Amino acid sequence: METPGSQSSLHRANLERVVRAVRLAGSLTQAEIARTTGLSAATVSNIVRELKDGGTVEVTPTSAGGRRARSVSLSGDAGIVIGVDFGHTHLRVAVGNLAHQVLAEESEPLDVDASSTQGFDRAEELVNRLISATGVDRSKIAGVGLGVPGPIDVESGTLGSTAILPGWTGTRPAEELRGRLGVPVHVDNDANLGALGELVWGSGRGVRDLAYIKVASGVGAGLVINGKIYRGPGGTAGEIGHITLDESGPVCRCGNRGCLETFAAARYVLPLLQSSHGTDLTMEGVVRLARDGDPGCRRVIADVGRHIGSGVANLCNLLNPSRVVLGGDLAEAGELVLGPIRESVGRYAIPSAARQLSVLPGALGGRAEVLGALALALSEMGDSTLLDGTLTAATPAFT
Amino acid sequence: METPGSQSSLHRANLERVVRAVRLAGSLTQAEIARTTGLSAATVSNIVRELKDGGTVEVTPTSAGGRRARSVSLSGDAGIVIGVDFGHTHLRVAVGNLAHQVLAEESEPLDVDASSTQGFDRAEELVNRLISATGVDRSKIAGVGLGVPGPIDVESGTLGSTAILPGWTGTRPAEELRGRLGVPVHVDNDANLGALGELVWGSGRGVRDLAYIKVASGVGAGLVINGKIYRGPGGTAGEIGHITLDESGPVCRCGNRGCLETFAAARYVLPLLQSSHGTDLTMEGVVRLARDGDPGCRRVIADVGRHIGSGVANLCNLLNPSRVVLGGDLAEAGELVLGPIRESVGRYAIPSAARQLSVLPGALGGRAEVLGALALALSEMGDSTLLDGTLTAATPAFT
DNA sequence: AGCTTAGAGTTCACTAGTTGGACATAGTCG
DNA sequence: CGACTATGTCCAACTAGTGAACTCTAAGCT
Repeated sequence: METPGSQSSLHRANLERVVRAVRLAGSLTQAEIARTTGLSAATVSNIVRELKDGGTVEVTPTSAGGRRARSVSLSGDAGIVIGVDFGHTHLRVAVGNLAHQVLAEESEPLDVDASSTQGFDRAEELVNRLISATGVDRSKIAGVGLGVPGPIDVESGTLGSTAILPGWTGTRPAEELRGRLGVPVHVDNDANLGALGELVWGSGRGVRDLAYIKVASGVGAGLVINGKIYRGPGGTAGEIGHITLDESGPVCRCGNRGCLETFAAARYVLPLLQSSHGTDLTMEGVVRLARDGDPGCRRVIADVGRHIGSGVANLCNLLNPSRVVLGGDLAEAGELVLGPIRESVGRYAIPSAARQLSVLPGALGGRAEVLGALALALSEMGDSTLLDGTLTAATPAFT
Repeated sequence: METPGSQSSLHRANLERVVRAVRLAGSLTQAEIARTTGLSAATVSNIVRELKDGGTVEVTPTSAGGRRARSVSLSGDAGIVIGVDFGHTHLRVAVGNLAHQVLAEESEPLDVDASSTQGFDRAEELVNRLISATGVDRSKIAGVGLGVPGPIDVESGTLGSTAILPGWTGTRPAEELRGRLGVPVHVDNDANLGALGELVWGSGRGVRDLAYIKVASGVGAGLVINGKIYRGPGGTAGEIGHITLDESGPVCRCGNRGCLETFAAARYVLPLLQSSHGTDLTMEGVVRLARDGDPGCRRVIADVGRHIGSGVANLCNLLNPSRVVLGGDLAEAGELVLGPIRESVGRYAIPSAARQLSVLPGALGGRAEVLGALALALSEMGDSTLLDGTLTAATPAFT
């Protein structure tokens, strides 16, 4: 059973192969499964029977040219996964099934000053609400992915000290949620999950190497290398916000000077506009004004873009990803920010690396992180098909 | 046979499992193989017989507590691999066997202005000489790894335009060598191979994420991520030499200003010392003088270190590798350059990323690239054990 | 309508391959 | 010298995949 190298392990691998093929195609007849997996028709016949008996798969008759074929598809209620994303101002939950379909999704505001207990209470509540809304049995939950807006040690599950949500430092969100929901919970930080979300279902589809750059109150990046989230041995990879652009630039909250963040993050950029545009401006507001033509806001956004571009150029020289996806509030600015980024990359990156780079806005907007959390849950439960990801049917959001 | 998911594929996997176990341990009895692989004793018995008949493995009696055990080890002449490294001033060849032992190694000077044909002639000659010196049959060559000092498109095998060896641009070295030796040849650039060499047999042992930085006439890096060389989709990853340190710095050969290379590479640094130390100074000479106490040279090396450190800090923030290995001539300077690098990293990298980084000099010196080429040949022939690398016995170099 | 055809799925006997258990082997220890 | 013990081998049982023969069923043709 447990021994690798035995027939039963081979059998298991073949089961997975079939499930994978079915999931990728949505639905397949047995003959098609045999062709795509390379297994013989007889084997497929056995495996499909086994999967059907186990409830993982549904079989419906189809008409074809010859004998009535049986269309095999993943049964919708074989299991569900849940994605939970804590932002600094919101809480977002999505429920999906094993066929990579989003069944329900909802978000609600979250008070920055809320205690972690309150936060988890709200999350638990929302999860329960969505589950009952979809009418799926609770026992079908296969796993939960959880995103938190701060550095988290994935091994120990402990939230780092610079968390954006004050008072959450040192908590262990995954354990907390597992305690409440009674199912395995996997955490990661929001930038990594955003990267995963865009990779599987957004602007990163079809690519194996991607950097997701999220500009909000800070600047962070999630890296996908060879189709997998890359966290680095210490879990701190992707800190693009703190690469040095100007050794004698402004002092950053990290203690250094001239970090990218000091030229691009909301907390440093918004003050530039306060004297002319008032003090309670948000990044969202700046983007809106810029789109409406406000020259000051346009200038600020262009400058931010240029600086991000310098950072991306460094990233590009070092890693040579094929795609950079811009997320966060700033992505809404579209070409106003992407243009300067591309220009800067073109100037500072070596040509051969820049040539194959495409810089795109995220396709999922604020949903990237929850969907990434879903993807995390799927991948942690052994779903190896995510890379070829197809989010077959995004369902009407509830709220 | 070819179908994945069949019993024969399982058998093949089990064969590999056994070979792997034996290689890692050097030699094992069948009972030990059974324990480490998790296969049953009966299976191991069959597999060992098969391997012995095939000549991959040798069996010698050992005394033990009970029945006389049979010690299984890879037969030395099961196959050999060859590493070839073209430097800008030298040609280096190594011959190794499948048990990860270096059987012979030799290097000779290579004229920078030599035509590519001359170069390949010399390489062929040297390979033949080493093979006959080791007395192994030519038919046992399982593969060749080839290193070239310039950007090479690993897919097409074509050498890029900025090659350091003039006149080699556009040649396809792997094909050239395959034509002469009649065996599969795999190319990569020297930085990547250096990284691989140090990873498997040098300062990178036991680590999964490493950056090998080679400072010579230019500055390049080879990246190992998750135990594999990372080339990036375009094959240009690791261009640390051209990340921007100072937007208004000196003009670099790449067309930008203030690239790391302009502060660290021999071609830019040596001129600084020409007025005081004469015009035919080499990097090697500078290092020697610095070690002897020459203050000017010390200062220059320290400055170079500081700048490299800035680059490494960026690398560290983005990738968070657990180890950075310094190679090339400059590495000989030891603490004179490593100290400033570490200091700079400490200053410019975010603390959590810098904390787990160790910056080490390469352990293999100029051999890193050839040994990396050996490792490349081994890995390309399906040797998946390299990560746990053990260079069991380095043999007396010939020359 | 009846016949043919062709693709789909199933059954079955066969084969490859692993495994547990029985067994032979050969050394040490008392 | 006998008991003990760990090793390797053999064999029968078992697991799982496969080709070939077979059954089904819809569509196309006469």
